[in-house]
Amino acid sequence: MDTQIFHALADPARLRIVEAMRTGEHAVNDIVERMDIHQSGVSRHLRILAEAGIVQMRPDGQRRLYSLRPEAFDRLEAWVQGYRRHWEARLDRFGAALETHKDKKP
Amino acid sequence: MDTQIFHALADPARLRIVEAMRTGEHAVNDIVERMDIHQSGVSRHLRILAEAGIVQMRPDGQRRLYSLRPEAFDRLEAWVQGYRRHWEARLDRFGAALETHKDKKP
DNA sequence: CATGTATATGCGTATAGATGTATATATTGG
DNA sequence: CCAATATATACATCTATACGCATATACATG
Repeated sequence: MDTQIFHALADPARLRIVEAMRTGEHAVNDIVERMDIHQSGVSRHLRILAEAGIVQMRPDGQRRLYSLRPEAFDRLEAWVQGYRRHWEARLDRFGAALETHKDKKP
Repeated sequence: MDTQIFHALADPARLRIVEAMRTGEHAVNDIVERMDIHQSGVSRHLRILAEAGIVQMRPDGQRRLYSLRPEAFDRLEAWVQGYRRHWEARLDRFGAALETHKDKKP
């Protein structure tokens, strides 16, 4: 796993952009209006998100429509699930190992 | 969703530490031996990972045993799945909307 | 072609973050 | 209590990066 996707999502402004794009395609100016940073900053953030594979761009006249790339989220989900599967396997083999992951019961 | 967990995983050294801890608890020096950074750096990285809720610490004599916290991965997985569910809902409603997420077929 | 609109980028600056060194704080054993 | 071991932290430094401003580029329209 590369850190690039985490780095891209680690900036508050970029995460806000990603959350805003849940609803579909957005032009750059649409995003600028929802944020409190300059248009140049939004463009730079979008470039970083694109380089990380999180967004894609489609030209539409003089505008550029950005949208999320599900593949990026698939990769992230697969990575996270690798850890879950690991723990589940351990729990299957050692019931008592629950103590490893839960707070002690009073 | 807060950026803290992404920020914690965005550093290559910290991600290596997390990956190394897949196999269970590790003392600080165990991790230092596997990395090419100084012990002070490892301690700092572990603090950041702990503050992000990714690792927990358990004293064992003069050593501190660190391990991963599955809850952090659960939260991350839930966040990612929020996006997947969103797209799946859209795909259910609009079959043609496949174009939104896949490269155009030749 | 000229003008307006939308987006990207070079530049300077300010701030955050990663690192090593040295030192402080536990904890153990004698 | 003293020495050794394990870990954390203060400090200085170096690098990365986020930001706004100004400007460049691309497209549309008259």
